[in-house]
Amino acid sequence: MEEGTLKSPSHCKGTKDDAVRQWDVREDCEVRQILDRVADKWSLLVVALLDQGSWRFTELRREIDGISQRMLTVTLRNLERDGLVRRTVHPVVPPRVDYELTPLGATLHDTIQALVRWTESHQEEIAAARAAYDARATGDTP
Amino acid sequence: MEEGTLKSPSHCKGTKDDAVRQWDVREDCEVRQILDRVADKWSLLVVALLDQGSWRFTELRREIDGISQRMLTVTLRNLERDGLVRRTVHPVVPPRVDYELTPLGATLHDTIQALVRWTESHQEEIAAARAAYDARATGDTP
DNA sequence: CCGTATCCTCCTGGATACTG
DNA sequence: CAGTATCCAGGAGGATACGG
Repeated sequence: MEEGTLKSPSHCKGTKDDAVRQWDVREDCEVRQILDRVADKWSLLVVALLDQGSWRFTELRREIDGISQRMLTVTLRNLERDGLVRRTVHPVVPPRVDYELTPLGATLHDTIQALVRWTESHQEEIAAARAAYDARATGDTP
Repeated sequence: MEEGTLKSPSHCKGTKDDAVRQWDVREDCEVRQILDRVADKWSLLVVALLDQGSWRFTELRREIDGISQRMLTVTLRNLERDGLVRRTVHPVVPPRVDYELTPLGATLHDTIQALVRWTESHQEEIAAARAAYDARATGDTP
């Protein structure tokens, strides 16, 4: 509603000398807004799943362990609003609603898959790092 | 249920019960845990910045618009614990602490940059989709 | 079956003040 | 400067019940 007042150039003045940053990190910038949406815990999972064809609401709910009905609805609405997911209501009874990625959403999927794959392939290193950190913390700071 | 009624993607098997997923989405699985950490709003920003060399605490704080001292501390601690960020304390007065990516953290950076670049290059499409959705919602549901 | 609405809890995360 | 500690408001998010 109240946007339009501030428009930020993609290159910004940096406090660290001149232009060290390659992108805008201001709180009100577009990228930050979208990043917050896309980097959302549930959004990530939903998009990752939706690549595998069309899903019904209840299927998604069953599949995503731990998500509540409310959060799935909210997440899907947000993704739909951002043009990443298409919602199709079939006028049958009982009602049937299908969700699938839009072409725009499909382009995001590659990036998310990269994130998931990174996580999978580095989970042991991270687990080891955590264990080492915890051991250091408990044994070192009496 | 019945395998025939569900449209299945070419590379997927018929039932969605558990064979369709290519990765584990259980709440207690490693990938979910790490994903939640990595997909965190502040972590993403910190990692993206840290690629550009070594940063001091206050520099990061100034740079990341809107982050509080507490959240920066917490975020850096988590990243350090996961082995993504190295924290170096210089025994001088006034104290000086530098943060930089570990080799492991550097491998994550590519993925995060991909996410940031995706966001940048699609922000107009998303803004348009949002505007369309909002217009539809306000004009359609009295 | 697919939601919306309501309530209520809990945890995130900001503000502030204090140490080394 | 670089934290830690404490307090507290607000929103995320779960549980439940009901409507289409």
